[in-house]
Amino acid sequence: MRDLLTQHICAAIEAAQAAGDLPALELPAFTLAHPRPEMGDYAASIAMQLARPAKLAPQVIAERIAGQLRANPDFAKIAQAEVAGGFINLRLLPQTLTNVVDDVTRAGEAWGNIDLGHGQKAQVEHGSANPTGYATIGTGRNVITGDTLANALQAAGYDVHREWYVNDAGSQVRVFGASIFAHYAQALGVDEALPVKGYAGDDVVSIAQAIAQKDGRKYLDMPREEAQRALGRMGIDAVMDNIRGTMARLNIRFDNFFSEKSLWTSGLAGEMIEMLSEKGKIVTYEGAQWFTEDGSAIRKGQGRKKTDDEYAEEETPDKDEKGKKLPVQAVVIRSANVITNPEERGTYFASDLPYAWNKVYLRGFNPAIYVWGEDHQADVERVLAGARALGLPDGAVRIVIYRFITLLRSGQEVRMGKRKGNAILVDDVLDDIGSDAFRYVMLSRSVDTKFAFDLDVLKEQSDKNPVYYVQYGHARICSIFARAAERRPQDVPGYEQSALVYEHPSEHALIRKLLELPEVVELVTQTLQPHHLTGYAQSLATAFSKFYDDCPVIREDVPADVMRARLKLAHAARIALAKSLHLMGMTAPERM
RNA sequence: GUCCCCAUGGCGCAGUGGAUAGCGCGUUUGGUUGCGGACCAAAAGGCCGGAGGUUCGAGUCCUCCUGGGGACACCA
Repeated sequence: MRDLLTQHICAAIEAAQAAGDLPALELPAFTLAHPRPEMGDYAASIAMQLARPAKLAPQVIAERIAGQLRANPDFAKIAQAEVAGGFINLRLLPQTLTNVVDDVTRAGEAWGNIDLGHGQKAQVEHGSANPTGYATIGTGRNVITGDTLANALQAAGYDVHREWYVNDAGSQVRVFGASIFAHYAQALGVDEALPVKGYAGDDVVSIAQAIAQKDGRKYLDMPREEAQRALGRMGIDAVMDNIRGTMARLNIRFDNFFSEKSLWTSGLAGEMIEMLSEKGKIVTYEGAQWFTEDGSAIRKGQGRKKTDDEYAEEETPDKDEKGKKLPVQAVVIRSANVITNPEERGTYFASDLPYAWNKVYLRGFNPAIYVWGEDHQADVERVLAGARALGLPDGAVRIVIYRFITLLRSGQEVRMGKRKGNAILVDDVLDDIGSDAFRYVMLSRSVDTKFAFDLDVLKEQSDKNPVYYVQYGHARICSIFARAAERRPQDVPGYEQSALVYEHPSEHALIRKLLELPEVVELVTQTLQPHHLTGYAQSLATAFSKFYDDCPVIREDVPADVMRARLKLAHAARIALAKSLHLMGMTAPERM
């Protein structure tokens, strides 16, 4: 509807130009806003934008555009145009609103879908936590954000692929294997120290114990390295199995689990480095191989751990004398004197390059969306630089950074850590408040907002979670239909065909909310901010509740034709509520 | 030192450069002879951290400042 009205306005401007009422000007891009209800349903501020270039008063321009709109029979059939100040306010006619209800009921679950993607392949890669422990609420925020974005993209007409990147390469995996080995040995009564920076969480311990129980002392008799490697692999499998189960509880499925290791075993990582090398973007420095965005020599002082004080003392290493940002440089292959094992010398960035290539070039995903925690914010620049260096199209790689969740312990915020074993697991939260409430909590804040997680408070407040308000609206509508069939079965048939024009303000308000669903899908797809959905669902539920209060549907004194019209509207509201909930990955219950 | 994010009613947060800044929770007061009260209505509560700037128009964009969080490894 919004797009249709925008087109009408564009046509009106062209008509005014053709008539000589407006000078021929390039039109700036503009969208219609939702003004306060008493002003109208949509508002265009285009006249004010045109005032200066057209050298005319906004009011005059607005009047001329509005005049053309009114003269267009296609427009006059659906809406009225009024000029207020420099604004052109559009108000849909009751008949237009009434027709929307038909559109919604005809579309069913497809209501809200738009064709922004034209079937283009898109990918959302999310989750992707190190497979060294069960899913924590940090992972929870990641997957709920990613899954909801994927749902929105799908509704926006993209062919969406959901992927989890398994970090099964690198030294962390070895530390994890050694940790499992230690816990395993301890479970069998053998004194074995946990490695430095080893994993001490309950999840890791229980995996090791399960192996001990099943396989006995088998791995104690093997060479230690081999045992640790084997246990590491088994540990990763066990963790991923558990995570898959957790994802299922969250109503999240993945199309693929992509192995980081495969980028190396397939040789793609090597090819990428070779390709960049030919372009002069890989250089050797102090025994390591570096990516350098513009082929410039590696700046000294990089690649060394620093304290905040050392950074403070440093002479602005990221900028040159003129304050211009220096090109990206990052290690791809570590030197032998840092990491002895050749298999572990590739950095994360060395995997990021072939992975981006694989996603965009080999598999054709555009956009390929990455959902990352803020600990990766510094990697954004280098991955984008890498994608450019590889010649991938602009905008194909899009990275969403979400802020961390902190834990509240006796009023103090604490950073979670898998290694520290102080993380709250998604499974535990689901046991307490369930998937729908958890998803709603996670989705209700913008990805740019960090929040402190207090499980006790959450449990206490879970019955006030807004998701129930939305679901309650849905359940009430289902109840109306059940009662209608019982009480006035003779009046139910034919509600789909009702042609009564809606008159009540609460009916109109509800229909306007139905019209917003496709707009919200577009907004989420463009901003990659899924929290807009929660706000919409809430306001939709409010509009329904008001309608419910103001407009009895099946009460005895309601005439049959009014009842049928309101049943149809209630049905349309149910469709939109269910669609909103489904986009957010939640259930739409018929009873609560 | 450099970069990123945040600062909006008591609390938690929305707010595609547009008109009188909203929502939830909390507080106060009302409402239904009941289609599910997990509801609805009304009230109180705001110098949108500060100072400049761009613009016809700034909570929103730019610069600087203050306060808070995070990042800046051959770590993962």
